[in-house]
Parts: sequence; structure tokens; C-alpha cells
Amino acid sequence: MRLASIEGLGGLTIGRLAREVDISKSGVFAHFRSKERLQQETVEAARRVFEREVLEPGLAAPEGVARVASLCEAYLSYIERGVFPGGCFFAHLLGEFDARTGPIHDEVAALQRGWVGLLEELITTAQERGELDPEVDSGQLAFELYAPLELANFLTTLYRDPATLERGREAVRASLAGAMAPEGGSSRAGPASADS
Amino acid sequence: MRLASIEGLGGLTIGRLAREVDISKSGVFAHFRSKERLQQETVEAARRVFEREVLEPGLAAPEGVARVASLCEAYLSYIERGVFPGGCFFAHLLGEFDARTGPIHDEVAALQRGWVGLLEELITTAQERGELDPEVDSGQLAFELYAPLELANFLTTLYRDPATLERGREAVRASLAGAMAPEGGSSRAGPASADS
DNA sequence: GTCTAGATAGCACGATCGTTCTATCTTCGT
DNA sequence: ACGAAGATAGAACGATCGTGCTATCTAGAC
Repeated sequence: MRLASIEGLGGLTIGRLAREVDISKSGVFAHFRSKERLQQETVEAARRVFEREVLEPGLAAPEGVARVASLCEAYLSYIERGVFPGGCFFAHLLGEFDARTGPIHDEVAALQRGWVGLLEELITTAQERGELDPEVDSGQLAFELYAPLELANFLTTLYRDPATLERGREAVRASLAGAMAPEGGSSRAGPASADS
Repeated sequence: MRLASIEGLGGLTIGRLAREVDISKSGVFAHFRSKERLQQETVEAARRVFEREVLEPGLAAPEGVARVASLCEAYLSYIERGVFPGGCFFAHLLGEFDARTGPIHDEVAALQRGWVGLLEELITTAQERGELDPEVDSGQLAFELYAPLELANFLTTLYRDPATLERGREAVRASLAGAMAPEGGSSRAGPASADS
């Protein structure tokens, strides 16, 4: 995972991995029985890390807008902590396989849909609780929250400077602030109370 | 360029390129005298395409907020038109080399700084003309405009569905609308006229 | 007409790739 | 004690990689 997060899945070679962990090529090869399986299992392992390091802490916040903000912050923190030395493993995957065809492309697409879908779902819940403006398009807001996370990851990794993460934090804050429900009360608002 | 925009610069191999254009490996090799030069010249050629397809039309709009919006739209249009079959060449480069070291990483970092710097510069000009709120951080706004462009590129390429581009367009619209100068007049406003 | 520069081809080299086959050696169940 | 299962090593294969060397062919300069 560490190797692939820097060099990409294509750079994760059986020989290279063998050299890295200092055993023979055959020793590595025997564990995964093809390069494709090595790639698949690496992606799967990274998925579990992402779950533990981002989804689990991010979803621990109380339901509603707090949970949306918490998930975004969990992602930024995961970049900041350097969980993978090459930045977000899946952002790397996205760049490497977005334009190709094959099972890995499809897997990446499914993972991306899941991530955006989760954001959208949390936003809808926050709208149903009256915390976020029900007029805003939840898919659009999910996109606008995801975008600064992704860019913050790339620029932080590229510049080797975590200062860009603050840009991401501020962008998330601004997008959420702009989507807050118009009335101040925290209890459930009536469905037809919005003007224009 | 077409090959590298899909497979990445690492997939742009002398042998592969020779097969693609149907001449011998030596025939390709003689033009560039090393793989590194092939990579450098490909990046340089893509930079010229980007200039012609994005910067030139984007900067044709009149100075001010119109030019900021125009540059963003020029980028989205460049994705939409499929100038490169694998989406934005430089977004691909960003994902491939952000975590590595070496001359290509440095080149990518310089190109990214130039792009963000251009956005920031146009924003500052729009602020000086009184069209954008001078209170907003121009670097922050540049980040918030760039982020949806980048994500729209990746998701459009990944899903093979240009519908995501509309998410990007809407996000750019919203960010610019949120940064418009508070007073309605188009002429230069006094420096101390803003009420917090 | 001759000469030179450039484009292309063909071949060979050492390195690395994924993969297979055949040992060893350890570990553990019975 | 024995045997099965798994981890590792080593050698070899064909393919591809980047690169060098040596032709051949063509286009233009003089």
C-alpha cells in the first residue's frame, strides 16, 4: 500500500515488492498468485485502512450536519496524518485508472460512487432534520464538499506542504455555511415554510 | 499526448509508441534521444495544447470577474470537448507525480503554481475593479474555483459521463456569486464603504 | 553529380517483467 | 513419528524495456 500510494498500482511490481521486503520474487509471488490478485488485494487492504482511518471516526459524530462536517474533517485529517505516504490512496487510483478500461477501473468507479453516495446520504439526513436547507441539491452539495477535499490532497502531496489543507477546511466550512437552513430553530421546520 | 493522457507518462513507452504509430523502435528513438526527453517533450507539447485550448480562449473575455468565469468555463469546455481522450493531461500528471521526486515532479509543481497563480491574479484584478468583494482571500477563492474544475475532470473521465461537468459549472457559479462585491454599482467603490 | 543530414530499419545487449517448476525448510495436526 | 500445508528460494522461460551500433534510403546544398 505504501509503495502503491507513491508510485501507483502500476509501479507495484512483484520484483519491486520483493526487493522492498527483502525476500525472493518467488516468495512474494506465492502469496498472491498473479499480479492482478496482488493489485486487487492491495486495493482491498487500502479500503479497510480507509474505513478505519476515515469512515469510522468521521461517522462517529451525531447525525445531521455535524456528521457531514465530521466526515470531511476526518478525510482532511487522514491526509494530514500521512496515513499513506503518497496522499490518499484512492485519489491516486482515480488518477491512474479513470481513463482506462478493465476490472480495476470499474472497481474504482464503484468506490467513488460509494463515497459520493455516502456524502449525499448524510446531507439528505441533515436536510430532513431541518439543519440544512432542503432547497439545495444534495448531489450538488456533495460534489462541492468533495472537490476541496480532493484538491487539498493533491496539492498537499505535490507541494509537501500541509498549509493547503487549511484551504480545504475553509472551503468545506463555507459550503456548509451557505447551505444551512434559513430559519434559526433547531427543531423540525414545516415543509412549506420556505419563501422563494 | 493521447497515449499519455490515458495511460500516464509511465505508460508512454518507446516500444509502445512505436507500435502505435507503426514505425520501428529505432525510428522513434532517433527523434527523442532518451525516454526522459520523450517525456519532457510530451509535457511541453501538452502545455502548448493547454495554452491554445484553455488559456487563449479563457483570457479573451474582458478584464474582471468575466475573465475569471471565462477561464473556468474554458477549462470545463476543454474537458467537454475531449481535447485529450483521457481527460485533462495535467490532472493526470498531478496524480502520477505528486508523491514522487525528480525533475518531472518539480515541473508539475511549477505548472500547478502557475495555474493557481493565474487564477489568483485574475481574481485580484476583479477585486481592484470593485466587481469582487475585496474582503475575500483571493488565494482561497482561487482554490475554491480550481477544486470543482479538477473534480469535474476526474469524475467525467471516470464515469464517461459529461453530466458531472454541470456540477462543476454550478459550483463555479456559486463560488463567484458568493464573492461578488456587496454594492450593486459597477464603478469603482470607495475603499472604506464596506460594512462588515 | 556529389555530399551531407536526417529518417527509418534491423539487430543485439543487459535489465526487468510475470510466471512456472522444482527444491528445501518450518509448522502443525494426528 | 509421520505427513500435509505453507513459506521461501533458485533457476529458467519468453516478453518487453531503454539503448547502442550499423546499415539503408531520401531530400536538399553546393
